[in-house]
Amino acid sequence: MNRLDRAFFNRPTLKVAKELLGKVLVFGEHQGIITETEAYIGLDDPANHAAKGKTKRNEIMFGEAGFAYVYLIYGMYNCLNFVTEKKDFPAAVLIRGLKVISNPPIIIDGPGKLCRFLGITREQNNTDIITSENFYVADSKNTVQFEAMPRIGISSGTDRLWRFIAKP
DNA sequence: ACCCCGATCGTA
DNA sequence: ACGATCGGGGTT
Repeated sequence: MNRLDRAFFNRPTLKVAKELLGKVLVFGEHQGIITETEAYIGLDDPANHAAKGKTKRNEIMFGEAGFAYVYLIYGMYNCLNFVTEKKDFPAAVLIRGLKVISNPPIIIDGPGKLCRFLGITREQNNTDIITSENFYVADSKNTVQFEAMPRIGISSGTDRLWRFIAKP
């Protein structure tokens, strides 16, 4: 399988978030088709972790595209993002849903469940998924129909339809 | 040093 | 509808 390169992620985040649908996420022995994403874009997006500037937690979002941003949420769950756009522009795509095609073949809905199933923790934060041996996104010819909806679990920025769900 | 709360999930 | 659970980040 041919993996997505840095140029894929170094583009407008909404494009990346939509086009990641149908692509294959590979982490170790696990493989799954991405079915749901959300975009978090720049300083003007109040729901973005990086909206108020660079901190120790979000600094990876200010870096080059194609790196994993993994953070702890609610004290017990991890969430996986891929950094997008040019250096110093803080943006990322949250991976929320997966149709697992390795064993066991199950549907995963929710970013916390996704990381728990795959075994992704903050140890994977700052991984370069363009060069990593066993952590990357593979291209796919899948053509995907999707719908755009408000993002989940946030209290501001709900006016933006930046949640993308692949139709079955 | 302290306090509030979150890009969630499972159970009630 | 709500509690679990804890680090980040702002405030004192």
